[in-house]
Amino acid sequence: MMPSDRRFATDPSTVRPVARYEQVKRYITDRIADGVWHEGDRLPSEMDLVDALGVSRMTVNRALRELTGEGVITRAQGVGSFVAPAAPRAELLELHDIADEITRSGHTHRARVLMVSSVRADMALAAAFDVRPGTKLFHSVIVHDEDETPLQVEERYVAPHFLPDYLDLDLATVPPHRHLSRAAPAEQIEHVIFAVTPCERLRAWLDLPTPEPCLQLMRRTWVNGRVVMRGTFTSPGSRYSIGGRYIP
Amino acid sequence: MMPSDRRFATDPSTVRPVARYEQVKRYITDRIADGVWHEGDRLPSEMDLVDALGVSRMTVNRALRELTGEGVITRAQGVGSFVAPAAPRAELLELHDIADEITRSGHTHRARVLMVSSVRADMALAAAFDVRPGTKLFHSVIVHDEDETPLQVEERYVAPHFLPDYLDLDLATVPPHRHLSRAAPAEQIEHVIFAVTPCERLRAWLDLPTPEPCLQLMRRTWVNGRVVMRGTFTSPGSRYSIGGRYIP
DNA sequence: TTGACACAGTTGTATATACCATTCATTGTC
DNA sequence: GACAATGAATGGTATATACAACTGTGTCAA
Repeated sequence: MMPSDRRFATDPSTVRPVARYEQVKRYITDRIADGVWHEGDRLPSEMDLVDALGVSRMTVNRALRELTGEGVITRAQGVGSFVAPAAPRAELLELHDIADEITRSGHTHRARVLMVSSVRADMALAAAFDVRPGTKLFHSVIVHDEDETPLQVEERYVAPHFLPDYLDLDLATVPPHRHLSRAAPAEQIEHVIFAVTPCERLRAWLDLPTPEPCLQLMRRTWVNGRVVMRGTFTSPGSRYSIGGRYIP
Repeated sequence: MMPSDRRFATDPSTVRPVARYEQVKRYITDRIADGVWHEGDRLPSEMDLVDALGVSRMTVNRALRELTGEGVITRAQGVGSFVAPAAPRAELLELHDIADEITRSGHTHRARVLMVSSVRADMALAAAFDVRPGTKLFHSVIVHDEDETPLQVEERYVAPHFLPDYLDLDLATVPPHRHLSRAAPAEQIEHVIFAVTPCERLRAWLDLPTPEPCLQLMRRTWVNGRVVMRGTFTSPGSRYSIGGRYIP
């Protein structure tokens, strides 16, 4: 058989790091992102994709099914698959971009990257990531200033398999969460909010002369059922609050 | 073949409204909900489930894969499948019923009504309600105990025109929010979360010997475009956190 | 014209099979 | 005792096949 027309032909001599259904998903999302297929457009049928990409229908089906779950496409039995309308995701907490928050309120924002390193998970981290203690994790600490005053310490741990080049990124200009959501959309997000007395380290970073109650938001995000990021966002209670308004 | 031992055997004479992989998912989640399998417990292997349920491995695999994406279980190649840690219960921006939360986590709850009175709005209150200072408002303070330990102080101001008989209600048995939502559903809700050092009054109510960071949730609800309630919920940071998990 | 019907095309699900990757316990070797 | 090799168990993926369910269209007959 001539495999030349097969897009994703198996080649035993090379590694196959990415699953084929992932490649099919990428094939679809790339064409949507590039504007080849527009919102509402009809996608090729499963059989068309089977012929075009040289994979089995079950593989195409899985790719399209997952894209449906991610809201990228919609499907209708007996009709076809279509590019879903680009719905802005209503985020529960608009805390994603502290830089935005600061600049939008008329202040100047500055991000200072204090640490970027690779660490070994202790017991607590291992529990948070559901891995064994000692597992390698990436670690970063960024302080966000509002008009030269520290407003928030952003401390993140990232699973290396999820973002292997995390240590090489320029986190000062492009915030971590943008890298993370580019790599893959989170399928599950957990928020927990605490009130804490900051440890010495945090007090120094936040430039707090006296121990002051701090708001601490811990966020974990899941991809493929595995925790890929744990972020701890700490702000002095006197300078920051978390708020939201919604209509039931 | 004898289908008697097959759990989900096909029967052409009956409708099959639910897909088999959904039945398998249900089988798993039911056993977790019923406490047959606990957090961290190992699930039967895919092959075990194949034998037990009489479905193919691909069907079991799809069920377990989707449960992984939903955060119900975690899986590890070469090891097995396990019940995932439970997500924090309270939804971040939902109305949470502190009594429910306490009893559902296996503790005993008690509500102590400390104050119920009519007051005049000061500047801050007037601003919160968007009324003139001096306007009459109803005021209540309730302490919620978890196993005899104060867990939260609930302080509310209610617009009299909204609940004229607020002062006569039995707030110890029927919590205020139930009266409020019965009167009319909120059309808009605002939440703001602070970290504060409790004032003397709050420290006494919460039985805090030393000043400790406290989580403070302020909620305002609107009906017919007017603020009808402002609630302040204060909990010691060491005893309480606000959390939620959601799937985008 | 209208309704009934058949049919092709599409997605949804189920199965058997196969092979790969990872993990862990066991066994053997030095 | 330490280390390496082996193998079983488990999950991860890919495929071919089959049938079911649904939709839209076209055809045919009354």
